[in-house]
Amino acid sequence: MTQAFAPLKRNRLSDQVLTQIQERIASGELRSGDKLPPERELAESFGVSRGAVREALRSLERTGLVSLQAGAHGGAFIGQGDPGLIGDSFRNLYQLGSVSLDALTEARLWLETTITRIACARATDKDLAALTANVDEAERLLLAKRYDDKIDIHIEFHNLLARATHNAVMVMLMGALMDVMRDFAHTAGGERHDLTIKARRRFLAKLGARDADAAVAEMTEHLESLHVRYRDRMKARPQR
Amino acid sequence: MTQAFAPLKRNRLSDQVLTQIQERIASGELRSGDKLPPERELAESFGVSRGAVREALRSLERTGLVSLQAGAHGGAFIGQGDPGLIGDSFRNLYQLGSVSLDALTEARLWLETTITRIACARATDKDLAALTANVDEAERLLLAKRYDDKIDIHIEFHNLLARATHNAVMVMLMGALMDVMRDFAHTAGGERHDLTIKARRRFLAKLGARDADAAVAEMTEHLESLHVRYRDRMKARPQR
DNA sequence: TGACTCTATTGGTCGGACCAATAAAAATCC
DNA sequence: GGATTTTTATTGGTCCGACCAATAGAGTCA
Repeated sequence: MTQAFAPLKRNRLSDQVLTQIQERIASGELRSGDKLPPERELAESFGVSRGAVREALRSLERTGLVSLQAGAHGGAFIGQGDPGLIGDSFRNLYQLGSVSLDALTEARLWLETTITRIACARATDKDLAALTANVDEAERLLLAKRYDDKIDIHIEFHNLLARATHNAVMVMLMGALMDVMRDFAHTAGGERHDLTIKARRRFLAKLGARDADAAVAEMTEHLESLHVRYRDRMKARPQR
Repeated sequence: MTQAFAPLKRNRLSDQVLTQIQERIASGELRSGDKLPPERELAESFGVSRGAVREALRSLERTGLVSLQAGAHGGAFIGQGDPGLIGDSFRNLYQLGSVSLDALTEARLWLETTITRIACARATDKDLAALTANVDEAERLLLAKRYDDKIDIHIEFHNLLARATHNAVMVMLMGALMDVMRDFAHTAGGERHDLTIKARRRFLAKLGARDADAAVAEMTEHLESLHVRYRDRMKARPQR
């Protein structure tokens, strides 16, 4: 059968510049902290205009691969990547309609279940202390009626829990999903009751006792009620 | 205590253009398929040069938010995002040393465990058929001694399994991790034995029987041996 | 010595020109 | 009249050359 040929993107010069620099990073030739030649030199050695080089550099900057700084000893420095981009990608995919709220919250529930189990096994006293401090802070904000400020603290709870797995990738994955969740939470508005706080204290007790099944049960129950709430609220404010 | 202030990025005009367009997308004012005014018009209405607008548009293009096409009725069209960017982000973070191989494979193991459990409950006959076909194809390539071609088929197995969860976000998360794994696999080279294939047939049998615990056990065993193998190989070729 | 100024380097922006791709409109041919 | 070819207007892609803005180091002066 006739195969569907590759889309065959136009060969933009700026893309070729971008690709070549990317390859040097991938091959390890360019490493974090290294400095690229000035734009004018790059333009000359690539045999293209400065504008083309700039477009490439700006694209690289956007993906956290390089950071540009002006000035005498400035230039384009190889960066360390940007974990936040993962969350940005999801947010974009959601905003543009490529993923649904249901899929997001479902995946988040599964991920959080896993995280809870791992955290149960690995959380240190320091982790538990950080989680407790987070709930205390949330309670303080609730009493101060700063409901919207409370949202970010509540979100941070999940990131702290992910951190208790002591796995950087898991922290990033959870962080990405929570980035999107943050939008929902702010749209829905901050809760005015202390049910979440009470649930979290119960959860932390289970976690401290290393009772994974009980902790997961507590978490699941809370998240599922939250899912229903978000779904109702977002349905009331269609964004498309 | 004195808070660490925000890094305070310079206010580049091209960034402001980028931000404004992004905001219109986030607010829902610009939706997938819409067309932006031509660069020249944008430049005029923003009161900046065409170059500044171009840089912004190229950045947006890189993140899949818009796609640019030349020609009479061309222009900048709002896209649908690019799921591949999540994988790219991880690859960059790994290449730049912000995440370790251990963290990646560990997270991957956890994710895959979850996926196996969900797939056990949700996989349709069609999903199972696709997985079986994938293993058949791998076996065919093995017999043909096309070991390197086999790698991509083996990678695809995991993506197919993720697809069996019928959750788009899970597919993306798994796809992102497998993007990075693909690099490892190609560096390590294709296996010349059929242990993986046999293990997969056993796995599929468990999956078809909806025996989640057995399927997870099979998967875990396989992945852990793989992890050891990658770690040894990558240690032999330090990339930094 | 110390604070200030100058200067060279490098990213950021501009404007205007031309090329390349593309689709609609116009002209041409059968 | 209809199909085909040519023209043309629109729009992204590139280039050039100039100037501005930030910055670190050298040089200067009290």
